[in-house]
Amino acid sequence: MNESESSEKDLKYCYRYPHPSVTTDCVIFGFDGTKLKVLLIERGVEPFRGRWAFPGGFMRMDESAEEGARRELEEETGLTGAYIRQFHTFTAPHRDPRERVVTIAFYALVRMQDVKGGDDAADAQWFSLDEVPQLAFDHDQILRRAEQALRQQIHFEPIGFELLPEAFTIKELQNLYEAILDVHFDRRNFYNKMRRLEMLEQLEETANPSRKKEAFLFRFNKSKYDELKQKGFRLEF
Amino acid sequence: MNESESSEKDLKYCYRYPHPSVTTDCVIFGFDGTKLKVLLIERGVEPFRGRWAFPGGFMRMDESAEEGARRELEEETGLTGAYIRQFHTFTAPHRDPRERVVTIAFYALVRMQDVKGGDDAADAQWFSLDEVPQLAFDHDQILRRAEQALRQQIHFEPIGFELLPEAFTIKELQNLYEAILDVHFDRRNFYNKMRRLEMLEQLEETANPSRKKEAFLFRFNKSKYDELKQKGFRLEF
DNA sequence: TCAAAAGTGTTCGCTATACACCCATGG
DNA sequence: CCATGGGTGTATAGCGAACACTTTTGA
Repeated sequence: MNESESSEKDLKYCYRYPHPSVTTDCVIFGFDGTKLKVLLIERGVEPFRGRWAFPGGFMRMDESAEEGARRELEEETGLTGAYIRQFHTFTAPHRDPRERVVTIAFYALVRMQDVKGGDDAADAQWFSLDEVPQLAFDHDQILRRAEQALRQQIHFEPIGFELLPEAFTIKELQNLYEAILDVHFDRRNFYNKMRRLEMLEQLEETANPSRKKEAFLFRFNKSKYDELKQKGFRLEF
Repeated sequence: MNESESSEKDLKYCYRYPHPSVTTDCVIFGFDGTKLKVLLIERGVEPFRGRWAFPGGFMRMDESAEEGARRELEEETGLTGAYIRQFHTFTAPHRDPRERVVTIAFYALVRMQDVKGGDDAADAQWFSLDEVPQLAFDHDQILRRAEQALRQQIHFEPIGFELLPEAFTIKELQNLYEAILDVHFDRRNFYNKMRRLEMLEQLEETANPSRKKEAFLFRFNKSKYDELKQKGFRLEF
């Protein structure tokens, strides 16, 4: 992530007081229809060589942190315009052994199907949330914070739909909410609730996710959601 | 806030790449029994000389952002151990006209009564939220974000109690929640809800906030709240 | 024909909401 | 004695949680 600053020439940016490095890291969440996943990068250099970490890099002087995070996201996934959200800035003095680094952390919600490379990329790989290995730096902490922020935000925004494909079954939607909130819903109550909220549009087609009976496909109705929100309405689960 | 870096000597901290300055700002919320307030500082130097701004300053290399924010908070209010929470980091490239500055912003919840100086301090003053003047830098944005973060967080934590004195009337508690959430509750329903939640302890004394009938004083029962939270419980308003 | 998955409905209890009523105090 | 503010109760509607029934399909 960081350049070594040990070579004493070329140190042309000088200040009266010490300045930390500022980086952006991006926790990229995906959903495979059953489990919540994160995209990790295997580090090729020291420190923490061989360990997995979130994609990230230096914030440039002519871009905001969000622009930097979007740049990182595009480099890893090829995606532009994904849902992205700043959730915490990590500042512990020795979180990077080389120098003082402040990391502005974002989480992104993407459709796994849209990510180029994905599983077969050399150094990038999706991990289920319960199978994430020990990470580099303080990225374990970053992940825990990201999960927490996601859990909280889902009470105020229908962010779950960012993770699903255009068309999805109610079952998948329920799996997603259960994965994010780490709870279990009664299947029938979840159906009823969704129908009452009227945020879903039923499509003509049906899906055959496993076998047995075919399930209807739905689409998220954003205009209906916006309309509901206008009238003072909060998403509850 | 920032030192001018124009004098070319004493620039002894050098890097291969440009580094932004990192500061912490602290939005200090207080409550006077009726209205929500913020503590502002009048700037004595350019830029934005004479404008009001949030207290803040450089993050030191040996402290975390939170430690820096606590240091600023203590300098302005004399308080240690207050409730403090990081809510957003502001990174727009030209938000400070002098140089690139990244500001990690916190909000603090304090009891106005405990703040030394307070209104009579030369350059610090409490402002009601609806009477805040145009602020320096992008601090208007920072304030809006702080309010939003406070409104969201109150759904998950009983942070309102941090703003009240040890003993308070239900009326004051209701005023506070109404001020934060910008809604109106029915007085009687609010009473009933509070009684059902059993998070309040009624004290012997009564208060005489204005005139007419005396009101009971209450105290927040944290252990009862923790007990409720253990059993999976969320604060709803 | 049986088991698994999907779609629909029903019941019960709790809580949010909208109110009514009484008590205490000061002008 | 009445206006104001404080404390308590009550009826109703709506939602969440639990659960029953039916249909479709693959083995």
